[in-house]
Amino acid sequence: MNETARGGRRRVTLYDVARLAGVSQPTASRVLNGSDRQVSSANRERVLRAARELAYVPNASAQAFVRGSSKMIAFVVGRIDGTYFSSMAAALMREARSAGYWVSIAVTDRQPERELRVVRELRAQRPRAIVFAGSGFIDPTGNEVLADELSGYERAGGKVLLISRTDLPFERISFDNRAGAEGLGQALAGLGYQRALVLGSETPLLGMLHRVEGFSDGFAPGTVEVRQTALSWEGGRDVVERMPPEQLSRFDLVVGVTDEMALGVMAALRVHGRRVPDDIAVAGFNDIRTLRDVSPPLTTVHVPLDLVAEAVVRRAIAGHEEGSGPPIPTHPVLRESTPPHH
Amino acid sequence: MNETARGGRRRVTLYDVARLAGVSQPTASRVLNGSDRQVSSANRERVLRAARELAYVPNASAQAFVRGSSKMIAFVVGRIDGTYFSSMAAALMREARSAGYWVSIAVTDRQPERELRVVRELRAQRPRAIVFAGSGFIDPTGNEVLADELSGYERAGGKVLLISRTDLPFERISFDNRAGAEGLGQALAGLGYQRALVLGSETPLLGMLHRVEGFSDGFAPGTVEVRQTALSWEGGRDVVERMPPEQLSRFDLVVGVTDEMALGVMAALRVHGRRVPDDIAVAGFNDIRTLRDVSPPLTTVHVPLDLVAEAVVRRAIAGHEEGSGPPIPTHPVLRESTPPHH
DNA sequence: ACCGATATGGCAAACGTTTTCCTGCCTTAG
DNA sequence: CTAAGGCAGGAAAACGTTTGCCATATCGGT
Repeated sequence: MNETARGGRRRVTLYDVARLAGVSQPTASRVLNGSDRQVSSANRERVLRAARELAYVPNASAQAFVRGSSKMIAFVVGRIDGTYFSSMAAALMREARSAGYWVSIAVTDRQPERELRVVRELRAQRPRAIVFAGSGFIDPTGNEVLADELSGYERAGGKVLLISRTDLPFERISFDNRAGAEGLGQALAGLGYQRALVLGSETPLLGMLHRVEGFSDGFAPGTVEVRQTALSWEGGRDVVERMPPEQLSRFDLVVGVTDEMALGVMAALRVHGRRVPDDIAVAGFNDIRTLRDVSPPLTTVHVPLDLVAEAVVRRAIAGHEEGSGPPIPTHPVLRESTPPHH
Repeated sequence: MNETARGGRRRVTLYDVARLAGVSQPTASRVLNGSDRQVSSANRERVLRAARELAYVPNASAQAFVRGSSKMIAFVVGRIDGTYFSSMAAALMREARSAGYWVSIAVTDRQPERELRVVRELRAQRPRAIVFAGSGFIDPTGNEVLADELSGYERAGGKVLLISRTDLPFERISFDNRAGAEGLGQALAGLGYQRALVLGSETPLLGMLHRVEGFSDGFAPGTVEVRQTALSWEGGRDVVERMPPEQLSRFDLVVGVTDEMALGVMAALRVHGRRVPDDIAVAGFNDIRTLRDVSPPLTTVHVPLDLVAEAVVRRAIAGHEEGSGPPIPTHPVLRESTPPHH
């Protein structure tokens, strides 16, 4: 703060444009932003010419200020450097842009207090919507404060959206985790696999639970063994590393509830001298883009991020009530990490 | 536009806080933001209490409006879903946050006209700085218009920064590409490699050129063969796929000027039935995080993104002139894709 | 006591845009 | 020819905050 100094000549304002065009400020405003009021083509032309001549740049701060809401959609995320969330962010930005909005990304590092602070700061910006993505926390006390803050935001006219997060009482956009996982289970059973090890999430997240259940149902009820572990590359690796070899040999297939876990599994198997898929097959969930750099290509369940982004933007812009709508469909993608078996 | 409607009660403003605290608006303002003016501790206390009681959220739009500049740093990037840029963005956001700023990411899809539009829209937001990352374009006409737009922005008090981009006449933050590549070349020569194929960038980017030159110098002047190709996974793959097997056999090492190219090379080699590193070694440049999922782990040159981010934020905030400063050092990281040879 | 300096508080203006309402004009139907 | 209605333009208020400036109170030194 202090001296705002930071030199520079006076900026070109709407008033300058209007004066040069020989019209009033409101008229210039109506031409240069998408107002619903009409302006005669003669005046319109003059305003546009004047704006071009003066290289007028509208002051978005002033616009947001007077309109009481910005063209911004806030995207709150645990991390941005993972492929999954950055792909989601990319899709969201694309979609938002085509609707005249823009996306601001906020990173919480998965720390509850950071999450709260981030929301407080975001509220100050009056975004059109605040969108949360990714697994939430378990500590209920922190969530209550957060929920209060978000309720305040909604009362002030904002919209809160949750993507695959279920620990807050707001409108959700969900994937059909169960159906996708079930399809994967059926497909792999059809390929001849019989003894599957499924790696679930040790933090109790509904979506991950559905993936485990769906897979079990599709594969063959009762024939899968489930281990809970961390929802990360390391989580997948650890399960394999800590498992006695003879126990591991009982399985012909390991399924991670996320691709990252499956990649960790593959890395650990490699260390243990097991070949994928000859000795044991591996599958994941999400279909993140990085997969193309792993060998063999990983079987997984595709989540159509474009559809997710589209739903987010539509609901963010829509009038208040829309309900939580149908889940986004997902579908299995079979690749070389799970060839036909037996 | 149109009706702003979107229900909601009247918002709590600074005026409400001041009234409840029994002080004037300026006093409340001086307490609640970091002004340099002093406020008596009694009044300070009352204002803070009132703000808490009313759950006051400052209106960032209004602040940005009246201050004439926001706390935002704009980060303009070709794509965000690649690991390299998303890691850079993550580091930048971390650093900016600790300085009280926040980062807005804009994606251009590497299309010149999009780049121009993005800059126009960004100018409207009056960010403190606009930071470009990544390879620029070659078409000089598009660049002239862009440079004009950016000059206008700087004249209005903003700051333009370029990260590893050299096609615009603004302050740069550069890596010491040459030294890092030279170190890699020396190290690999020391491991016993003798015939290297280097994949450079077919688009003429200074940084990439330095990497090629640096590697050549370090490895052994005159003994490397260079191919130009696209700066992407596909670019790396294509070179290997299109090369006759007997020609490929002449090399004991392939070096990509980015990690993504190296990964493409590895994928193609695998398809051709060549084992890495037994038949041929591979190395890259950048040390992106995805590398841990590839096998064997890739030798590369580490670029300290934290230092980059720190430099960006420092210069973004700093008063006007700072000059382009010394390049950020990089250093080779030897991994299993390049074991000792012979 | 007096003067200057320093600390603190408040008034009022300013920032650039949108929006409400009013006015005058033009069209059209009767 | 007139009344009603629509259309385009403009004056002025409003948005919430910061800041320049002035007023007052306090303090320290002579």
